[in-house]
Amino acid sequence: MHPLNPVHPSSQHRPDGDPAGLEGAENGHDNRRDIGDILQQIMTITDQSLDEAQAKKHALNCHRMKPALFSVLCEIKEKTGLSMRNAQEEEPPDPQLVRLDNMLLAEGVAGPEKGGGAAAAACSEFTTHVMNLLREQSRTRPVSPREIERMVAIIHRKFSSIQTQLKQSTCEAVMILRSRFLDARRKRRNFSKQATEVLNEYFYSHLSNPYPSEEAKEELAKQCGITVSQVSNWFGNKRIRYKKNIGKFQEEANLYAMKTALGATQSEESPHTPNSTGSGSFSLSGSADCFLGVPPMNGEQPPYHMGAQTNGNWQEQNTPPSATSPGSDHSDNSD
DNA sequence: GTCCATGATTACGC
DNA sequence: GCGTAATCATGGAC
Repeated sequence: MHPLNPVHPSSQHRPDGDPAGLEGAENGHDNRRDIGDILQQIMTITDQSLDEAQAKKHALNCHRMKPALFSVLCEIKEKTGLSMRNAQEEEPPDPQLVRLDNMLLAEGVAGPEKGGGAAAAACSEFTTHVMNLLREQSRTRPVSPREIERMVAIIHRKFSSIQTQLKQSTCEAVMILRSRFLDARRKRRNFSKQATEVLNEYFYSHLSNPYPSEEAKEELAKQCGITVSQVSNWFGNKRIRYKKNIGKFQEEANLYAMKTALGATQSEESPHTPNSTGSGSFSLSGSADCFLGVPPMNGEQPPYHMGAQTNGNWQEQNTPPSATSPGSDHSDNSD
């Protein structure tokens, strides 16, 4: 079968190669029949092979009725489906998008210099590509300039939607990270029993001057498996809490006095025997106050008050003691 | 769920 | 920068 001579019976009467048989048609009846033929050919074009379809397309493009039919189809398109989308155009800025923008801007993860320009460029590039495609297609199918405009609007809306989704995801990720950061900052884990013992041992054996030097802090941190800052925090808390409620800590002080005394006795008998605290050799207490114990609130003598020193002025003064505090010959600096 | 102990943070003074 | 004092926030015992 000739590619331009489809199954339509009317074409069988025109073996001259005129695809729709419109050449020479002079009356309205013939015109209507010609248009009918053209439409019939368009309808059946998908049934043809690729070669047949290409040939028919070319023939239709060259048809003298094509411009008229083309403009009519454009008009019909304008008036029907696409016109329904008019209401969706010119949308106001989405308030949620504005909020997301503001948040990302505040977090320093958005802004024109951080990808906003690239996104706009990508959108523009894609739009240009689609417009070129449509212009290309407009030679073979009715594509009006207005339709191109609408397509551009659709692309912009889609890009905007994707941008919103990405911004939302980024905001969520930022919130999660922020929350994790704050959690980590606030997370509190009790020190190990052994670490607390080491710290307490130092504290009570230096009760007249419980201000470890930097070296002592580093040594304590190493022994306890914590940071120097944590050692400083611990001593800060301990001093203030001890001072606030000496009576409450008396028992604890006596306990550590006993331990220290026991450790000292054992080391005298066997210098290589670890002390009873289980904290291993604790060289830092070598110059300790040995042992102060705690002045009982009722005036009684503590059971293990081994030193002649007082409990140190640090408990009475609000200012940190200097290296010349009472019993400074036992100060931490000697460590 | 409540209470207490405790590590961390913050504001302030020196 | 260090220490104090107050406070926050959490862990753990009950």
